[in-house]
Amino acid sequence: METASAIQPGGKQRLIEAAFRLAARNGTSLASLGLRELAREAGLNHNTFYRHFATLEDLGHAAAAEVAGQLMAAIKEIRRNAARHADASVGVAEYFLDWARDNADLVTVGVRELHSTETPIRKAMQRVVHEIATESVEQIVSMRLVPGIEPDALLRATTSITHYMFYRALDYIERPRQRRAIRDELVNFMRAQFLGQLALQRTTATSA
Amino acid sequence: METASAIQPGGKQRLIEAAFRLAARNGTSLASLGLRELAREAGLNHNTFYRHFATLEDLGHAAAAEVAGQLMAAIKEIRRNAARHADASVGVAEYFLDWARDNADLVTVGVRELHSTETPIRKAMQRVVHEIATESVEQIVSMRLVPGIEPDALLRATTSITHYMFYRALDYIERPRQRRAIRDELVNFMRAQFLGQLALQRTTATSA
DNA sequence: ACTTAACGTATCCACTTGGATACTTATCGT
DNA sequence: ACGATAAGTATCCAAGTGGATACGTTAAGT
Repeated sequence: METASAIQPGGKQRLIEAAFRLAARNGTSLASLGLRELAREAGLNHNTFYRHFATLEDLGHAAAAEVAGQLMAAIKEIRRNAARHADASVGVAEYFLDWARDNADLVTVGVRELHSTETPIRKAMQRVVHEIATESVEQIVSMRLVPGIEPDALLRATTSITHYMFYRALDYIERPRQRRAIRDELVNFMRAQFLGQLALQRTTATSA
Repeated sequence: METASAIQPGGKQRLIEAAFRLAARNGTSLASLGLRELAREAGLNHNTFYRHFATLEDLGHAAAAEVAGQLMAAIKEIRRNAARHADASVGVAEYFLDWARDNADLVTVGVRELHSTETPIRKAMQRVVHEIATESVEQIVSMRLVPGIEPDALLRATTSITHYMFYRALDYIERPRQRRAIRDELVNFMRAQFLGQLALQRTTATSA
């Protein structure tokens, strides 16, 4: 089984990957993919689908697990790399956007489903966003990257930033010529969020 | 013809509205709607579609015009109302979110398509976001709502805010119980953006 | 070598689809 | 009243769909 995966992914993985490719390319959700369309894209007979999944929603759950798994692993890696960067915001922005570019289908589908109906991928993405935001709070606090900011203000900032990162990742994937500008704008946004929440905190403190 | 519209919308309008309903409900894009599905939802024979549109993309263009027209009209109204508000940010947030709630299908589809492939609605939404952002700059400058901020920093803020407003509108539509919290969070985001860009501007000024 | 399980393919079928074409209805203009 | 036009319905057809069922292939275990 491990040997087979090294040579050619199994039917199940091929179907999952085909689903991402189709959904990304067509701007549709996984739930509206056709069985035969999917099988054609995976290079399989359409009945093979039922060897691995009972329903399209089943496939959605597998895809959601894929999204969450890959994203969380990437974020860990990005955090490690960015911690060695002179400016953490710039480091995170660069590594994240480059990773998104290299995993375009998965990111594209994940971000699109973030605004969809209650699909498995949407739920997975919501959890991912929340987890990234809260772990970012812990990292920023432990490294004293934004001195003086309170945890709830910080969480508001990291949540907005996480969401915005995914949104900008779509543009980064689509517009090769504007990548530098998109990255710079993302860094600007991140800084504005921290400074803005800090300023709001001070305003609230002086009026209380 | 005018009499007919007053009593029951014509076939064309019924098809457009049906398209929004289906896309919003199913989390799909207009481009992937089925002809008969659409006709059923509109209460018409499926061939009636061809009386009004040559292709589904044609319908997409009509829908895009609808989105842009209604959104821009609503924004004008919201600006008038909010200008009479003690705090403009709170006023804009309230009026906008309530309008979104009352036009849920159109907003839902519009925001979803903002992250889609190059569909007519996506293009229309991108123009709407840009227009709202630039007009907000003009209004804020003329009313001196954020004294001292430079126009390019202000545009960055209004662009982020406009996008975030649409994103939060989806949650506002979906989660009646959390509406108060969502509105407050949106207001917080708006203020943080202005203050953050102002702070960044000062930082850049002192380091130059 | 034989058996079993997992995976993949082929065939069939009832149903649905998009689009062509013919027909019907309602409205408007002369 | 009549004719033209716009809008809507009905019928037909070829192609495609999802799912049931049978068959084929491969790998692993005894």
